[in-house]
Amino acid sequence: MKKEITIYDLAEKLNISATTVSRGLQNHPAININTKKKIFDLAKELGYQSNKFASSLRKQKTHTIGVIVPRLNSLFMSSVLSGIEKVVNNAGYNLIISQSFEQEEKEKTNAITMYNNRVDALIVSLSYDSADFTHFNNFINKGIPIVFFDRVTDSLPVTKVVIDNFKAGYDATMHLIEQNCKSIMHITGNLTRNVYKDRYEGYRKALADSYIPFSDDLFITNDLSEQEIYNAVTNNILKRKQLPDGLFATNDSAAAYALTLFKEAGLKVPEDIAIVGFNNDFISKVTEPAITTINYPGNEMGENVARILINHLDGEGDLSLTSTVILNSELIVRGSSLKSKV
Amino acid sequence: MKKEITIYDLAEKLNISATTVSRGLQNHPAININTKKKIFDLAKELGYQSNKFASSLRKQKTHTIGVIVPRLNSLFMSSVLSGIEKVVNNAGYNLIISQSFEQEEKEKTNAITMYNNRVDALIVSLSYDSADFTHFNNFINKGIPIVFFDRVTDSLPVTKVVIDNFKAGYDATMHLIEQNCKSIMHITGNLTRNVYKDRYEGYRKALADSYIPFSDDLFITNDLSEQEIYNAVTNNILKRKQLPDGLFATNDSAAAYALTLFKEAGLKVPEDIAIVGFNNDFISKVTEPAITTINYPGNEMGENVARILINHLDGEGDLSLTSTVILNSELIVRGSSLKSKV
DNA sequence: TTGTAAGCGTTATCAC
DNA sequence: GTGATAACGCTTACAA
Repeated sequence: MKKEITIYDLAEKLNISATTVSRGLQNHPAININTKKKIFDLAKELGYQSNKFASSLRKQKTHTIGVIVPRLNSLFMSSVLSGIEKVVNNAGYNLIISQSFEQEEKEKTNAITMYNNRVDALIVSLSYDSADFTHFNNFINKGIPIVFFDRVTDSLPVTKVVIDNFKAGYDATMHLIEQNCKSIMHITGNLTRNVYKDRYEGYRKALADSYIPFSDDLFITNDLSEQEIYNAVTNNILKRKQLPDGLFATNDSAAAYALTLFKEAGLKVPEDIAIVGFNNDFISKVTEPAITTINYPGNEMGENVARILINHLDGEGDLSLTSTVILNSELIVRGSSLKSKV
Repeated sequence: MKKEITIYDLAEKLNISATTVSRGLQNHPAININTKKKIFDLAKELGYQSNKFASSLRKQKTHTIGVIVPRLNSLFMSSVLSGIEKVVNNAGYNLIISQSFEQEEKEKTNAITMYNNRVDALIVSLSYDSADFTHFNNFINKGIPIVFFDRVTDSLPVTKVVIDNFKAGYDATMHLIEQNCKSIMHITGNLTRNVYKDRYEGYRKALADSYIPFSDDLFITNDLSEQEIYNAVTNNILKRKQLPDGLFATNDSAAAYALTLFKEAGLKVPEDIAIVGFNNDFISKVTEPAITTINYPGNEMGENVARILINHLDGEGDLSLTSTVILNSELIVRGSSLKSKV
């Protein structure tokens, strides 16, 4: 293992001081242009690499951004991450990523790790069951910016990037109503999470506006795993005497899986039951029929989150002024819900 | 912004030296148990956080592992990452993740960034077009372990974790032949990548073993994007006088999309054309018919990669002894290929 | 069992 | 325009 090259090595060879080398490397305006050139040339020649630890230690800044998400293995989340990574990387920051596996406990330890790693900023999408948010207080007290996206909370004074889930839920439900559905189910996640709660409320409002009474029987909430969707469809919905004629599922995987199970049971989609999903994952395009869904641009959301943060860290833009950013989302109508040709 | 607590603060309050505090915090065996307790108690009380930069600077070790993958936004990759994150995190390491966006150039800059970040180890799945691997020499020369997974190369002396793509390709093709397919297409990616090359060779071997001549017309290679698959199916395959009666696609998304396009064109699957995909993504379960595929456990692969690395870093296990790890994969037969009920 | 002192590589401050 | 020096917070010989 060969020894690392430091600014002292460069300084010695050039017969100047380490200070000057440091300044030169950072393009300090007061340094003579020729000196700079000499420094850069030698640095390149010797393969000099700046030591980030020394620099971070000295500057008390890490150029690292922490990300805590519920899970890495969903298409939506990957797209968001992809967007974040792109922007953040271009701005010269690094990303430390961890998953809470949908558990508050893991989220807490992850937050501590991030704090110990002295991240310059934190990006969070909350776990399924997080109800207590004290693990973020460290950051807030120390002035480390946090941005929440998708799964957010109002109980913390931080920037949020979301879509209008209420409107999306309303639109999805209204669309089913317009397709003449009278008995519309809604399958969704934990109602303490804003995304699910808002969609649910949109669903209820659309029913109310259409004078369709809400029924507890038509509303299912679970953890949205493959297993739970299977249970809900096979052991619950399909066992009923009176089947629903519409389903609004809170994500496309659930919608696609339900669609598959319905068809296996001999039901026709959309004739017997019309389906609307959420997210516009690729999966919604390859079922038969293709699934009507809400376009939810994960990549764009990730890029927005990252951009807001970078602007703040680099001193442009004020995070506190833009405390909630709402991105566009819209209904995409496909075969799974189109009973009537309008 | 309140000042950080350091070991000196603890030392002062306890009237001992910083050295003792440092040792105590690390459970050094020579430190008196009561002293230790006092140290830990005070550390907790004051909310002391070890400064990783100072520690890294001093120890020349970062407890950080770098990951470079082609893209983050695929289900397979997310599963791998999820597996890596889980193991690595449990072992107290951090993850820095970056994507090459399938470009050698970006992969090179990512590698440099990782190197500058002084990662303790590197995990890589190669980009679509990487042909030159000199950007990994820094790591190799310095003895920083690298593990490749999925998209690997033989030209570097590093550990590799893969599945037997040749066998998988052979099995997939053989299955189609057994279903009486006579004209079997193969759609895959860049043949310089081991995964695609090996599957391709498995495909050819299965044909050869069955005395079916290979035909260039039945072989398509492209970048596997949605657009390219659309082109291949719509502007090429469907325009032929003589349609193929079998398709082996190198991933499930491509298979699912092709299946959808075939059906739109009025073809029947599997009667007119039988399809086999690859990966066993969730998407393969919700098409109609469901897609026969090769089970490729991303999560397991990620966990294996991470475990090998951690063992090595922690001094157990010798990386050089286990230079290629081959994980199991097997054919999962579903409706998309089942012409005959055997 | 504990302490002293040096050093990891950088950058901020002050001086010239 | 450039340099000397101290400091960031930790670990580790070496000493006691």
